Amino acid sequence: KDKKVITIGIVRDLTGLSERQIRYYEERKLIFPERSSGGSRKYSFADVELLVEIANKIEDGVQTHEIRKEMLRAQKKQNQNDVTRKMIQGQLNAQFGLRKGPSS
Amino acid sequence: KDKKVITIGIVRDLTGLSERQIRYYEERKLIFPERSSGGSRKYSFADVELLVEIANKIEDGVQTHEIRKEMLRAQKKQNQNDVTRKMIQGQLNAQFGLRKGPSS
DNA sequence: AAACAGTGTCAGGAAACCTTACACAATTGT
DNA sequence: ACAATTGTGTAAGGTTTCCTGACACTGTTT
Repeated sequence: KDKKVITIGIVRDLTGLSERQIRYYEERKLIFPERSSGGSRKYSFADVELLVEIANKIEDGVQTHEIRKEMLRAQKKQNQNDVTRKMIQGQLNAQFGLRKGPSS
Repeated sequence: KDKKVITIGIVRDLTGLSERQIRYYEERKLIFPERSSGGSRKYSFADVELLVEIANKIEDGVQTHEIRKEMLRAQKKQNQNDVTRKMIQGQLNAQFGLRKGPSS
């Protein structure tokens, strides 16, 4: 689902957006395709879904600038969650976890 | 998962097969990509997995001809299951199902 | 021995993709 | 009011990717 395997033409067909729009949203740092060795963009299904969300917001008059801020906020929250989870995991390991060496 | 959105170059990278091989297996009717309006092949993730299975069998010395027969057998069984399910569904509908018209 | 299977490789051509640039209406900022 | 920015279309010129068809070659099957 996160593997980047879809070319821009297919993304165009899947989303109904123009290639111009898709590239522009990348320029505005809303989406981050990978590149083939030759330079062609490659997107994931998650990217396609994100693009649809972006397109909806833009239709609602939200600017790419605002959308980017929203995304950063959302991602920050996500990172915070990750950190929290890892800290808790670390605590659990410290209390009850197995050592790395053989526990003979 | 069954949406045909992957081009042959990506499939090559994902499977490690050569494009020649991928096209040949299609010629032998083991795989059925869709085509873009311009004629480019488009594969699904399911296709990619199937290709890997095919490649494994061929490495084991099984011929495409045999692989095709296996696939037909497997698919026949699947179809039979589908038919059975539909028949049972039909029976249930006949016994207890709603009519098509308004059930006033 | 003849036919077939599986794969590599090459050639010529078409489709798909890339970047850059100009244009232009609509919106935003000063 | 005016300048700057946003979002999108479109065109040119160039590179990458994909297509089909053909020839070659090594094994395997008939």
